[in-house]
Amino acid sequence: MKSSSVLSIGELSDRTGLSVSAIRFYEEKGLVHPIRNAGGQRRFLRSDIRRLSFVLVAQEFGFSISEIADQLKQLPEGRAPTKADWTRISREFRAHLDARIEKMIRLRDKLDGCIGCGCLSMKSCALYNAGDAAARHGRGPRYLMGDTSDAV
Amino acid sequence: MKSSSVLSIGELSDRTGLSVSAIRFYEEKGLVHPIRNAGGQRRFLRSDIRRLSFVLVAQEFGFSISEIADQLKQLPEGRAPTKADWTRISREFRAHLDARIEKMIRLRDKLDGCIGCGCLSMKSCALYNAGDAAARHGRGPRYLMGDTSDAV
DNA sequence: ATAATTCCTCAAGTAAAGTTGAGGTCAATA
DNA sequence: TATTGACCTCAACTTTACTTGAGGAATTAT
Repeated sequence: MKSSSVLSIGELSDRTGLSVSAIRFYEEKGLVHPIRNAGGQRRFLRSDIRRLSFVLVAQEFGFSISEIADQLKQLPEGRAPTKADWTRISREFRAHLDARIEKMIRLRDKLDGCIGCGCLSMKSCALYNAGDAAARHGRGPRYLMGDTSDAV
Repeated sequence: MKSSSVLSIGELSDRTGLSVSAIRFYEEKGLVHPIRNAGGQRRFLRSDIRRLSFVLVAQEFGFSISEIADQLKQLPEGRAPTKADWTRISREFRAHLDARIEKMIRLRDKLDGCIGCGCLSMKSCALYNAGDAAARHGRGPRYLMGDTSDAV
């Protein structure tokens, strides 16, 4: 527990709130690159606290680990990211988030129409095509509207 | 391919766009309850088309299979759901969706503040607490703000 | 009647994001 | 110095939502 310029994995765990196993997993996925001391134990830079915090925030924004790894590859390794770095990345976050919000709002609008009609009939209900067809490539109803014989 | 009042699994697959294996999987999860013919093959009611379509829509709204199974348990088995059924369920959908949208909009607001400041410093950045702390119980930064020695 | 489909079950595989455990080593402390 | 606590690797397990494959039976089409 001596507080030197580098951190053990346990110290990093305490500082980030991540479990030790999660940090090892993130190393495996290329999110952090600790060095090893003489005894083979991981030693992290203090800047890795910020790096892992970035991971947590990015996950909150809906990015996968591999997407986050790609974003981190564009960030400096041992020093703080520049304002330009952050501007670029935050724009990506914003676009990602906007798209998700818009999709959900479209869905909500269709649902509102459908609460009113209460049909659920498959004949014309907007909900049965509500999703972004392109967003779920390969799955979902192909021609649900073909169900012409159903009462209600 | 004779068009009788019941459907084979392949016919149901054609009508819903779901794969045959997915329909079997959904049966296993309790979403549909086909009967068997003399030869042991599954026979579905025509109303199961609507039932499975409901599953697809509910997934679009972010419900898990087991949550959908719970909702379907409250629906009539061989006949069409009533308007009251649909009203109750669509309110649940709406609440679920509203919560997700609100969470993302809060996140977006914080991001906007953060694009302006460009700090990423951990000292005061709103993003590092942006998520619904209660929504990710058991994970996430516990006291990231303790990182007091970092430049930038 | 026979071939071609479709269907059956059951086991295993896939991806994501980690966790858990076994067996053993390193480091800080009394 | 001895011991406790932190760390190491590697393999296997967890969950969700399915898919894939093997080996075989039922149905449909010719």
